[in-house]
Amino acid sequence: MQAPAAVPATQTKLLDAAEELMLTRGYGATSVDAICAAAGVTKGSFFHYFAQKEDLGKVLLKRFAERQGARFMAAAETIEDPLERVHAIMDCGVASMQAPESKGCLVGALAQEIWDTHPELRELCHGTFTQFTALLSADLVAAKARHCPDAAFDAAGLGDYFLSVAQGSMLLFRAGGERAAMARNLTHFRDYLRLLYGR
Amino acid sequence: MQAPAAVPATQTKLLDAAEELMLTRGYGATSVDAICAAAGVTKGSFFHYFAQKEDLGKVLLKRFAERQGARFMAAAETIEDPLERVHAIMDCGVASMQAPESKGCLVGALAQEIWDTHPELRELCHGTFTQFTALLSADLVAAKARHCPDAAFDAAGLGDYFLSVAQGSMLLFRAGGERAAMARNLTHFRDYLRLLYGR
DNA sequence: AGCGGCATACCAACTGGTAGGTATGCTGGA
DNA sequence: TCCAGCATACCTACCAGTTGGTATGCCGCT
Repeated sequence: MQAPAAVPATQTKLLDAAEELMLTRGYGATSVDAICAAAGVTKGSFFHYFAQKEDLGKVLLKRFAERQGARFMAAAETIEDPLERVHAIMDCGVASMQAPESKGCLVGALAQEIWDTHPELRELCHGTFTQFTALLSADLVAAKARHCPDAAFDAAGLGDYFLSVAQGSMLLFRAGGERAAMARNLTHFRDYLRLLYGR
Repeated sequence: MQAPAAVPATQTKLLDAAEELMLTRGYGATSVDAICAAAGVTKGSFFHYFAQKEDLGKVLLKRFAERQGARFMAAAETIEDPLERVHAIMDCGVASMQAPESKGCLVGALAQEIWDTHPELRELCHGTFTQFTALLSADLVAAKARHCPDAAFDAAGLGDYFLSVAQGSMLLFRAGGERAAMARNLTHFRDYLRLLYGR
């Protein structure tokens, strides 16, 4: 008994190679030839699985979003309190981005570069962001209703706010190479939550 | 009497065209031909002023950083209180990025794309970021000493934190097209400062 | 069991076009 | 006369994408 519609090994190799390359060099600077060379596969194979380079981008972004989403869900599902769930998701995100073998977030890395030239990829990035912030915001709003219903702050906007901090931190990391900044920024964000929610 | 070493008009046209194009399409996707066409100039002129495309990038990044830096200084110089100065600089930055004709921050837009492929450009981006956060952090530390010397929070890290929020907000804006998110995020940041500094 | 037919998976070589960059020519002012 | 400022024409490398092909596995038919 196999999983239905198993992904062929060659396709996986292409996706893995492309993910690695695009996270460091970006979309445009990652040529199809380079992807094939890194995957140990010829160009014919590439275009057997993907009609255009952009299709590879779409599949890659979807795969990345699904994997990351699954990680978040796994981190949150056992926790009942919404505020604690947010912290767990943040922990999970920070951990997966801070591991030395991790190269950061593909969605953020590509979004800036392709937003004007590849509208369909942009839409995928946007959708991933929206899904993630919606997940966070729902919990943040629920947490407000539970812990401090009378406080006056924009709980729904905190999801976007967190994502901005995270993506901005990774951008600065790429420019400067200092990994610790992300953790410091996250500490500030956590302090803010603590102040808003009264712990 | 002219300003000494006046920048030739053709070079300025090239820089302006390149800035506009690179802010929307990125560095790699902006070809020298496209820059020349937008500037109404031929390729010969381009390589008369810039030995390589990367040189154009360097000059462009420096020009952008100097202009933006001058704006910040102008916004802050009349204000004495360090915390108010920080708010003035934030106002200035947000205003210059949010104007409808503005296309965002060139440094942030390029940093992600070229950090691995063009180390010299990366270094310029990094330097600009460092200068900016140092400017902010100095005031934030001074403000802490003045307004709440006994509070226990990482004032020096707030400069980086703000820059992350700003750059992250612009990244999300590019992915989603929603300009209002930046203002909402900045409001959250200001609320955080208010809570930390007790106004 | 064995065979024809056909889709899948993959490959090497090539094409048209465009990229960054160069060599050289023209032209007007000091 | 000479040189900065700019233009024309061109070179080479590399890009995404195509072509035409082979090897392999599966499925139904006899």
